[in-house]
Amino acid sequence: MANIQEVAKKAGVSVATVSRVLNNHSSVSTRTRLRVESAIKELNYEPSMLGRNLRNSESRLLLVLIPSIANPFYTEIINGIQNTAISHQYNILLCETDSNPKRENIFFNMVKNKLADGIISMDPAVNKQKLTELADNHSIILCSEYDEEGSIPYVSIDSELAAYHAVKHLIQLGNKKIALINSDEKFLYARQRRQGYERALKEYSLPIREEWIYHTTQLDFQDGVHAMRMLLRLEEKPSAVFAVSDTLAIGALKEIKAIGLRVPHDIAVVGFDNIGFSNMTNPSLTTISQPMYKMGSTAATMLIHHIQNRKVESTILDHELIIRESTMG
Amino acid sequence: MANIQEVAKKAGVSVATVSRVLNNHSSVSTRTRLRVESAIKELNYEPSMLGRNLRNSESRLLLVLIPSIANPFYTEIINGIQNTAISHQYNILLCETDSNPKRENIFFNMVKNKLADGIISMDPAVNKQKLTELADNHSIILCSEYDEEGSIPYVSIDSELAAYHAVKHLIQLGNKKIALINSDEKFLYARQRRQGYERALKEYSLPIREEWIYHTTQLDFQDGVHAMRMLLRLEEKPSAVFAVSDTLAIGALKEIKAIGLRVPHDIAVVGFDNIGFSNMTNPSLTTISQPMYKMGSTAATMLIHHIQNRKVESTILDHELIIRESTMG
DNA sequence: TTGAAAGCGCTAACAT
DNA sequence: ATGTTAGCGCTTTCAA
Repeated sequence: MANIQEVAKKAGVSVATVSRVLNNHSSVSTRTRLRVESAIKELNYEPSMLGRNLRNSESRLLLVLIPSIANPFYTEIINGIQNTAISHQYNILLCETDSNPKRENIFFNMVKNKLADGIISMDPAVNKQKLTELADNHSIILCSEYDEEGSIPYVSIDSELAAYHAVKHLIQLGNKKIALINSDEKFLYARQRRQGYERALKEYSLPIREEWIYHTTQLDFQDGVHAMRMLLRLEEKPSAVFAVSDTLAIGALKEIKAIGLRVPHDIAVVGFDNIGFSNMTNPSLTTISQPMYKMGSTAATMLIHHIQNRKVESTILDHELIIRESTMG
Repeated sequence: MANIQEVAKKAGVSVATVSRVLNNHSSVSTRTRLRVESAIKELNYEPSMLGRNLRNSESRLLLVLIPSIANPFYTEIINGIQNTAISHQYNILLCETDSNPKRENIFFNMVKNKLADGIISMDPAVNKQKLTELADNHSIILCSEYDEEGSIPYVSIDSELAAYHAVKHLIQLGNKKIALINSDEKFLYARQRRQGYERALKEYSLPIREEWIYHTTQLDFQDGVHAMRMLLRLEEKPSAVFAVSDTLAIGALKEIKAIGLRVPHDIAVVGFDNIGFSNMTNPSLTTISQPMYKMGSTAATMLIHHIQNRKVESTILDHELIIRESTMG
């Protein structure tokens, strides 16, 4: 790869002039500009981002941290981030952390080292302390999962209210024995969704029974299958299930079928996220729809504003209950 | 962020010595090393990748190009890439191209500019010419989709044979009217899978009917739904369907159910990829399993070898037919 | 064992 | 309108 020196030499100008042409400075004469441009073409020259970044302390690269690309929930969010970033001449790089602190650290370093200009974190298991430290001097936005007391700006939904709506829907259909398939309550969203679940039950004077609350370690289909299997082994079986993720709900659906029960006739199921697949299951899945695209584009806008030292405010977006066959057969 | 100068000053040594400590040179005395190390700790110093890369022409970053993260097919491949990369002290960055040449170009530039050390491309729509040019001076590996005549090393499966196996399975179950839901035949894998489909039909003297071959533009569930709808409107309906992607097959399943037919009783369905979902559908999906993890880890190993100027050879891995309820109810 | 200094590719302040 | 040059943070050669 040719460098700026060679271009300058070939065009018979200084490197400064080449740089000016590269950056569209108005002070270059047309004649010179043309000469430089043709030299660039001839040498097939492309400026080095490395040199440029080192000089400018800017990379126009944004990092997006996700725990795992296996969860389709992130797909549409990333779409929103990507389109917004591109419209502002930024590019995004997806970083799968597997919720592994070591791996996270590498991406944090990329920002510290000016290899990227900012981070949108969607990893609920992210090391909050390290992230907060980093946020002191760098641009960080949390998306979906956030920290209530923390100082880092976020965009999310009202998980408590959404869960309340989901469970209320089940109650209004006549269900009195409603189970919860939750994930680990070390995550804020899990705690909030449980609160919403409990609020709805209390409001209708239904008992909260610990045995009807199952915690999974992950969000894979298999975790849903297993959770449902456990719930169905109880002496007093629930007549409805609210799962905090569509992937879990789909696993639950599978297991209910597997032992010969019918959805929603025997057991009604509500999920959370409205992933694409939730409409492909049989029966199709009632679920809470998060405004994923909007969440992504909002997060990206916030991050870019933050990089530009503009003020950003945390945002809570609206959710929606999507009623399908798994509750209204 | 402190830089190497400040560390040198604080430790009372030269920047060269700090650099030596950073890079574990043996020529530093223990006394000095300790002094430098404590200065590093005190200042919370971390070396700048930018400066280092500029000097070393190495980033230890690998780019993975995928058309869209929405297709779960890539999930397990990426897992394989990631684990292998990490075990060699490389990190990967996922780049979603949306099969958009402009976006691709940005990632190509990252490699040209030494911001990344190599690329694994899984985008079937990638600009082959540009990629081949880039491969002249840089490390590129193709994964899954490849170029038969091209010079770029690849890892893939034998799509023609896999499709042949899938269709043969349907024939052996007694099906005589077998439809194909294919994607755009500008992609090599689509052409190969069609060839396998035709070979199986010919072998059993079954007619190849153009109206039973449907081409989709994308690989979303909805494309499968639509394809199936079209096939079911034919006067002479197929009794079995082979879809070249599980996402398409799952959409087809949905549509077959929607008009009240049963799988596999009325119509049998075979997919391709063995994505996680394929075991969660009702009925579960018979499909061709690609060794996705292995494919990913092989691609990563090949890329790293290429970066190290070792010889790499293209590889074809084995597939497997996974028989489930959608053909053996 | 350590230090001084050049240089990776670029931009911008200053000079002309 | 254009050129000269310092310097971004680091590694490595050469010298001591």
